[in-house]
Amino acid sequence: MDRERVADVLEEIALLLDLKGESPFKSRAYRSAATTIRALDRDLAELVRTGGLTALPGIGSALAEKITTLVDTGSLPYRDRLRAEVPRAAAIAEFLRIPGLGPRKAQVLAEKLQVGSLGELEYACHENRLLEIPGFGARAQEKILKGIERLRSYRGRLLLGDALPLAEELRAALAAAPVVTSAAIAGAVRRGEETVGEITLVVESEDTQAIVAALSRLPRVRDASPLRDASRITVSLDAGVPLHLAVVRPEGRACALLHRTGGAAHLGALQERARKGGLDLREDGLYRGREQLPCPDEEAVYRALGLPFVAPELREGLGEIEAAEAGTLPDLVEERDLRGILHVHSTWSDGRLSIEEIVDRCSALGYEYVGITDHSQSARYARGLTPESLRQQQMQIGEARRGHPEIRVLMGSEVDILPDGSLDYPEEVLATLDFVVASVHSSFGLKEAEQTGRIVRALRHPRATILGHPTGRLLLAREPYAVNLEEILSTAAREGVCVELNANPHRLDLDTAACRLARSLGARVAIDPDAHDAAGLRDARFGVAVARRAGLTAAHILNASPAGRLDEALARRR
DNA sequence: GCCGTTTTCGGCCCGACTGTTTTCAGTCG
Repeated sequence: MDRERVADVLEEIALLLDLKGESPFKSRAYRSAATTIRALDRDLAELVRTGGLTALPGIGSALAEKITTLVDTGSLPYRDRLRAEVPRAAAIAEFLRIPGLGPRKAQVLAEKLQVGSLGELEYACHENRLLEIPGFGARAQEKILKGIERLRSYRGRLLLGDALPLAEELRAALAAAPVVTSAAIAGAVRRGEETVGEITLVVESEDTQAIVAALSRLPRVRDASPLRDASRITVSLDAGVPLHLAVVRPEGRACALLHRTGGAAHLGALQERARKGGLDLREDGLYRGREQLPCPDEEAVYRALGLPFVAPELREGLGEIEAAEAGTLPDLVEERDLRGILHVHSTWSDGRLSIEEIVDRCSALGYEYVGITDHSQSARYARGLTPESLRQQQMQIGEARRGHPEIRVLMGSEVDILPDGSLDYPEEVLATLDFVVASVHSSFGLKEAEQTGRIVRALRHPRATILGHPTGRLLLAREPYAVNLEEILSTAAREGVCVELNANPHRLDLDTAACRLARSLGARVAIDPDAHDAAGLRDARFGVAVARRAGLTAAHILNASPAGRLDEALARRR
């Protein structure tokens, strides 16, 4: 069993223990172990073999034994026993995704209403049956109904952060099959959409049957039997989205990739353009009459249509063809343009890497600088730093600086924007920092005018450098708080504060449209991983995808500035 | 269930908000 699956089981056990009413510290131990396993950047099976599990923080002999059983056998009797002891556990786990429902309330609902699925719970709400349950009222019922509706709209979608690695894994597995000449990622994943409902690959091969056979051997493929015709295969994946395969001959590869990448509006416009030029752009090739024009790659297709290559992230029918025609396509930012990262959490607050580990890894990743930003004092849940612990941390950062002359280590902080719009440290503390990421972590429920006013006030603070995750949304989980984004972005531009494109795949906040707005209003963007572990340090790529979709160039990005120019970029009006 | 200059037991992350209450449990970040 692989790392992710093991972590899922540990989390399931944590929930089952909560539902059984066992010590919350016990379930916390399982949750913490799940997080550790998920964030592992070594091979789990190898770690099990060498007996290194207990060296990991929070994993003792009992957890090591269970993890070993899971890796070796793929199952765990302890988990199965717990499942049998907790009725309706699967339904309760589903209910937990409804905002406002935790394990306690979810369990009460499942038991009192005798419901075993979201659909049944929804029906019970419509019958006003929640009103009879102590602790629930009309508002709770309404909120749950809204939550279920929202969950339904999330169903069958994956975060780009899950879909892209999955697509890469599937692509590599197919490319390694002897009957396959090449395999490429297409579809919404290639366009860098924030969430996707399918994974699409274009595979060059002469043998569709052999591909179906190869697919059926892949662990993530659930059902490889459906076969539509010789050139199209759709199978279901364990991740809950379909995998579409286009099987093509070499001469049809470029046009198939173009078609399967989309988007629909872009493709429609290209076909219209082809038609006007006496051509026919089809999925199997570009034709003049019955003659197929040679197009070895997508560049050649665009060239035949009189256009320069259009990056997949821009193919949304939002003016990119006109820009291509006029020669004004932007020189889109690339991951390698990022010279450093400025939003990283360490073990001083809720991160899992020490300062030394962060600096080591960022140096190995080739970054010129890294900004450490642990939480400020009001963020108690995240063990936010008091002024005194911040001072101690800065001494440790000083040591890391001396040990790593090759990378610049900045002392920052992710400072809470308090409900009144003030920052969570006094001026004399803020003055010791190289930069400040100011973020909202509380009072999400303010009315739009108040929330906007609160953030605007924080932006006017002369110590604010970057506005963290400006809308607070969590993709497929939590809607953004109510804010007037245009007012915030124009204030940021005016005040010289950068706005964050938080690259954590659960956030991607700002989103594509908001990044376009930021660009048009003149606000600079910081692509921040908001990393809490080793894997998180590599999340900037997802932010880069969003930035590219918004047409941003390196010049728009704060952390594309070289180290030597960073002070100037961070300085603002001080 | 983990951990230890608190070391084999007794701690372990906590304050604000919400909706339901009439004194607070549950949820959230």
